[in-house]
Amino acid sequence: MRYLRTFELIEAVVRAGSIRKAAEDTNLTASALNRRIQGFEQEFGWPIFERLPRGMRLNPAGELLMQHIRLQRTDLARVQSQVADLSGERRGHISIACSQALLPYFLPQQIAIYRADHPGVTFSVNVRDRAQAERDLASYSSDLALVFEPVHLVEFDVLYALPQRVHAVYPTGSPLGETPTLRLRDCLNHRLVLPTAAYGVRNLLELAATSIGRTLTPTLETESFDLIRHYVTQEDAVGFQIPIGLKPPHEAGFGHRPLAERDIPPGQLLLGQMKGRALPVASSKFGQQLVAALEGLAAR
Amino acid sequence: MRYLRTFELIEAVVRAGSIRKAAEDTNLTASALNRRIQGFEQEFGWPIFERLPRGMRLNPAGELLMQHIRLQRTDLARVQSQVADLSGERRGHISIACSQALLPYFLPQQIAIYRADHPGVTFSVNVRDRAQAERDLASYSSDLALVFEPVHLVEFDVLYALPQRVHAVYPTGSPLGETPTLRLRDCLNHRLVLPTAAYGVRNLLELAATSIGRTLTPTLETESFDLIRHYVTQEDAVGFQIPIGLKPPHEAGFGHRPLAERDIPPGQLLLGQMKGRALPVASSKFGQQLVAALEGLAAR
DNA sequence: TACAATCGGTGCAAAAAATGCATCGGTATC
DNA sequence: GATACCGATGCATTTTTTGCACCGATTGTA
Repeated sequence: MRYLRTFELIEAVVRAGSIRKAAEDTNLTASALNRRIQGFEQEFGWPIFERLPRGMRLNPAGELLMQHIRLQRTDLARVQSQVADLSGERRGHISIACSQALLPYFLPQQIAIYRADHPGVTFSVNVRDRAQAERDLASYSSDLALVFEPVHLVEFDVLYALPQRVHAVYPTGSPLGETPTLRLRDCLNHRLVLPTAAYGVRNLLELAATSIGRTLTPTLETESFDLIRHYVTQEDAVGFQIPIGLKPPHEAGFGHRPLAERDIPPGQLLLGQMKGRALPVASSKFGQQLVAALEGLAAR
Repeated sequence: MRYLRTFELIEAVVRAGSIRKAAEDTNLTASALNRRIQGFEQEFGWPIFERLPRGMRLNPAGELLMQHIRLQRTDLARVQSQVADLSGERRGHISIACSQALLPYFLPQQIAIYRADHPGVTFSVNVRDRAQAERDLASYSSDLALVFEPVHLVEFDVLYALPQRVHAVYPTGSPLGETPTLRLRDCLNHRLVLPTAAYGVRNLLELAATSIGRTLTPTLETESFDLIRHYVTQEDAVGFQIPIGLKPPHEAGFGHRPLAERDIPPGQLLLGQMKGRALPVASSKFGQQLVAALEGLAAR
């Protein structure tokens, strides 16, 4: 869009850090670019860049403006998506920020289902921890977030909340699979493989451990849920995950079962979007599909 | 803003209904304007106007685009207001859609208080009935709405709700002022001066009358609350208002008192904004002041 | 201390875009 | 059938944007 050109140029300068570098990226002369920036600042009423000896950096006013630019761009995309929709075109792009647990089974399946009906729609899936996912929504870099136990919940409209009990993951044949119910204290006597503090499962575990006067001393701490699953079979350790990321035990190649609810309360897997934002048609419909799918899981 | 020029022109065409008329309004030639519209449609990817023999009208895509244009404009205003604020300038403009009852005392007082601290801030106050006020918020033509008993409440974030009992207004010395409590049935035996159906007071009265098997047959029906107040003293009639628009009886020059709550439940005076919208700094602060003022009224 | 490498900013001419004018074809209105 | 609008378009003109050459300032380095 021609009339958005100035915004594109501003973004290029922000990215490149200097007018001259940005000029190369945008196939313009430094002088032309320089004058567009100056012209915009004049119209806008305030400078939006700090002039440093080594280049340009956004000042606070510029940061505020960048929010506007991002909103502007995504809202235009929304309108175009809606217009395409009323022309019967069914195209669009959906971007999702999600926890790792959704990657192995849930999301691939849901995306395939959606694309079967709407082959013109493309997806981007970004793995984000709980805090980052929310930032992604706020900066309009994701349309939807599907995360376990998010932190802030301001600026977050919850579309659906699915309770998820924390499951212990252990090698087939482990004594942990034998007891009538699985208690946290039994797990703590094994070697522990835990996700890092950024993750909701770890958070719930820490709280639960503290409340029974224990501390968590993991043998292995990792950001990869895959590694957790695979490691427990290597060294007779116990890991923790939420069931949406796990096959049923008889297919999984390792054992897993929920911890007793009195030890550790279920967390919530939340599907949400940025508060008050009108999503593009495709994202909104996919959101509805996810809600239906999550309702199905809850009913089971 | 230069880069918004195309949007201004589109809006001018929408308002004028034809390119040629819009061209006069915008000091352009019809041909130049025509080509800008065509150019935009080309970039946008779809036509946004229907070409009729007598002029131009927005098509559905155009309607969607107009939403974007309005959001874009007000969000830019918000950014500029925030930038002005961080430059310590304390300027801005606040637009309010409100019920008539707020005009005589409440709003003038609140605006004066605010402007005493922030003389650079200007106001626009638009009298709107309950449905229109909400449309104003949705189209970004007002920042805040202060209305009695709004209709939809979708797209509406309630900042504060003040219960308001319906008061009967009657001439000084009327027998209505004598009874221990004021019953609706007593009022209905007098000549009635009522607001039109668009107003919340009328709505509450209709419901209450129906529930005691009576109907309302007004002598005078009007959209002017002022007229209601002044007419009751002319012909020994009874009118109805909410107290926020009334002086205390001993100063008012006429009598008024609340109707019994068992006859007619209190309505709500709602202060709100459009759902999820980030208001400009000035509007947001004025909103906070109004909340505080309304809390003060509720405590009395 | 001298020098090269950056940086943003500016005067001026060339290139590109927007505009105005004249005019066309079409459609309601009377 | 005359008139009055309407949007669209070719072409000359005006306005805006861009590129080129160059300035002064700052930083890092030999």
